Amino acid sequence: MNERTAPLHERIRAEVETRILSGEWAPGHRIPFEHEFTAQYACSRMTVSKALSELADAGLIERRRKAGSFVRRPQGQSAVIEIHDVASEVESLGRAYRYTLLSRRRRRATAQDRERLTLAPGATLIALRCRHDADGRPFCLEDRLISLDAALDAASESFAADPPGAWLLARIPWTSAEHRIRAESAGAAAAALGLGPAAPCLVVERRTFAGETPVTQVILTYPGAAHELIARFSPRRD
Amino acid sequence: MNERTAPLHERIRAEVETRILSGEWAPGHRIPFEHEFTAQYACSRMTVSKALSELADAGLIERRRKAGSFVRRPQGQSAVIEIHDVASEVESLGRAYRYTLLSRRRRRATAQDRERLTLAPGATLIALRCRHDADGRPFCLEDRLISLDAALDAASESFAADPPGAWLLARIPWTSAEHRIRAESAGAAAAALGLGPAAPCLVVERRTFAGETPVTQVILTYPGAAHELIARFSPRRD
DNA sequence: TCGACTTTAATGTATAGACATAATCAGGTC
DNA sequence: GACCTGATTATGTCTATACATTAAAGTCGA
Repeated sequence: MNERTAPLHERIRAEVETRILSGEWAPGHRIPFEHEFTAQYACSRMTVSKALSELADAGLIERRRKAGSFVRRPQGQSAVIEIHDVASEVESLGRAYRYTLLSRRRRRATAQDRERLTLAPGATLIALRCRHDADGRPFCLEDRLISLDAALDAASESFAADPPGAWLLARIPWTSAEHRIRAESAGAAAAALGLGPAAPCLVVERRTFAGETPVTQVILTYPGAAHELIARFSPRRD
Repeated sequence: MNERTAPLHERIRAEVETRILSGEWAPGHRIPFEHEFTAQYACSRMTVSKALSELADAGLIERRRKAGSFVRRPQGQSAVIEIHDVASEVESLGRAYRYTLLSRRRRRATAQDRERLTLAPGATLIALRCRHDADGRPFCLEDRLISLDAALDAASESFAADPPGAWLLARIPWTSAEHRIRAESAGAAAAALGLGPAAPCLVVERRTFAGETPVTQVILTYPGAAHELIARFSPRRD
């Protein structure tokens, strides 16, 4: 922004970046050597090195000893998609949030449950079904399994007033999760969402693990017209 | 890996990271000051500073002048979703890929185009419509705009044989993109995809930028039954 | 011509010191 | 209490220098 007060390494980085993004320095092009920049900007090599290292971290250039630094050709894409819990999602849209527990059952895992959560036979779990409303209209239907092996406290929690997502997130440490995102007809969820059975829905399925141990699996069904997942991303360095 | 040959700043970074990820230094915890690390590792402040700056860039810690450096709390969940180009997506499913160009037009940006790609009035662009088939059946419908300001070479490219996604990716450097993922009825895309007009579709809309300059916008429509986006992720702070 | 060796040039890591910047803290004043 | 003020101090930036590492380029001999 302010070219006068910005740190020098930042200015160098920005100017090189501009040349690359404008196409002036095309992929494969060898950009000037560090010592050429030190002459141009009348600064030390450390400062230039910092600027170029930042560009290398960002994946815009590749640095090769003895050979120089080269503009990288854009590589594969990968996106960072932010998935907040439903309550804050609704509130950040400036709409009134309401939570309703539709059913809560404790049971031994059925074969179908075990497939959904990769559980051992005989494990016990809590199965929840609840609805999230925005401004009094259905926003999302949640269908969740919680493994009692991983989250024992869930057995004594009614989940009548507060949604299970935030409760789990705050209590159970987890290390990895897997998402599947797809489009489906409302089908069986139609009634609960106030839709026709053919209405398109965005379905987000998430399995969460603590190490190797499955913790919870949730299927979130959003009316297609009402919801969009937004992801921002930049090229990834390898 | 090799603790004996790894650079010192790298070792410091790794050891601090381990303490944070193991929970030994919980979110909010103030990690030692730089001068304490310099004493512990018997190295200069620049080296410690480099290690901690890397952690700050990665979002694991937050550095505050005068106050010190603090472990950040995980902000929200964010998933890394890998979005390959359609051809390799189909091939990695072990299915035969085929590409068909349905239409190609060069025109001045209409009001609607400008909204899709945040273009200046009067800009020229290429509008493409094409279909990707897997095993002879429609897999995805692609509707793309390419700004000629950002990708001049696109004017002389027919895109008759090869899909524009990979072509652009290999040629035009980009710094950020924005995705919107939603469910829609097939509607106008029904005929091209061989579906009924009410069939649910997964729609991925992507806008790609080089700095502030819009490069391309693409709307990919997948038959809901045929496609799923998969994302794996770990807790991230940011 | 081909391989093995040496030179050389560019980046990578690190140091010790300097000054800038900004946020906190302790006083003092109204 | 609320509001300035200045001292303190950790981080931010930068310099000048040194040596390590590595891979391209040159050299030489079989």
